[in-house]
Amino acid sequence: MASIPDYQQLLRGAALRVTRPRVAVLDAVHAHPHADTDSIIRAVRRALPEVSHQAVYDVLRALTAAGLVRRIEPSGSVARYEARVGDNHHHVVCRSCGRIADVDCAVGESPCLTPSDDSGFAVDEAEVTYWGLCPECSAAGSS
Amino acid sequence: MASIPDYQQLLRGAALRVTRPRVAVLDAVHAHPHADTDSIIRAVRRALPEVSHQAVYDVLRALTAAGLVRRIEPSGSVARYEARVGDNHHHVVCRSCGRIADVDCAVGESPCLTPSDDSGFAVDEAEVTYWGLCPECSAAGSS
DNA sequence: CCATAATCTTGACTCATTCCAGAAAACGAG
DNA sequence: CTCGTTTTCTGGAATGAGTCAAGATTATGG
Repeated sequence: MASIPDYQQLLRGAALRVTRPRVAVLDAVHAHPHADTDSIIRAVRRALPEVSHQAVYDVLRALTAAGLVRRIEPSGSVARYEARVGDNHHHVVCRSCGRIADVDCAVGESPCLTPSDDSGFAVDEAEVTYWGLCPECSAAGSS
Repeated sequence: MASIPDYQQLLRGAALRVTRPRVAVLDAVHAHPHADTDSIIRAVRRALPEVSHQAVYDVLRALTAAGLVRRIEPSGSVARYEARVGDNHHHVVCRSCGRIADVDCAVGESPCLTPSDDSGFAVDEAEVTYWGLCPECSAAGSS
């Protein structure tokens, strides 16, 4: 787990002002991978009870734009955030409980896949979402 | 383009009652691939001015459950529907204008990819979304 | 043609996210 | 260290896709 000074470094390195809400959000995202915005708001308020939800939304947008966090949005779910960035890894999502786990990129660096026919698009990223059942739901369902 | 009787066949084949809203929605989805719900509602009302939005939502859910249409939800977009089903093809999405194009499955049959480490999940589908710029936005941006 | 169960209409409601205006805080210059 | 500028945060209202619920309609088997 990174320390406060580390988060300050991260923020400065991205040319972002260092504020308490930003440090707290960074910390929350690092501590709770794949958490949705509401969970992050609650986690942040444990350290900073007065933050507004708007501040958290703003901070998450700024951090995402700066590449310090990554936003993921599996179908049927609200936006979620994770601190693992820069490696273009993918996700497995449980159809039953919504749980998400990381999956390393199957091939290599981003984009790790090239479309067979790109219709003229200039593709720069391939995002893969695997769907299935997590171990728990799998066990519960087959019983 | 399929005809009305064809849609009735499709519906009956899926054990769904044949109703005017259902036929109209099927027709709209076939005519406008990747359309969002609102566009579909407007298209349906050209044929059936009185349909409620709720009916369209219900029908889309029923058709999706029956496998007659496929629902896609690229991040940052509302739900969209397409009539091309059963071949697990993928999509390229334009980062700038949101346009979507189909991409044939790169490898073979579904699931066309196997995660390197599935964390114990029973994976049954791999959904790939390519991100980039469509020809138009690409040209506009580089000028 | 009837009965029954599925489907549709209407209209209220939820909830994630965004918009807005003013207050507060960060940070570079002096 | 202090000030001024600019960004960020607070508080609260608003937006909009999608859902819920109750009663009216309609498709379909007999």
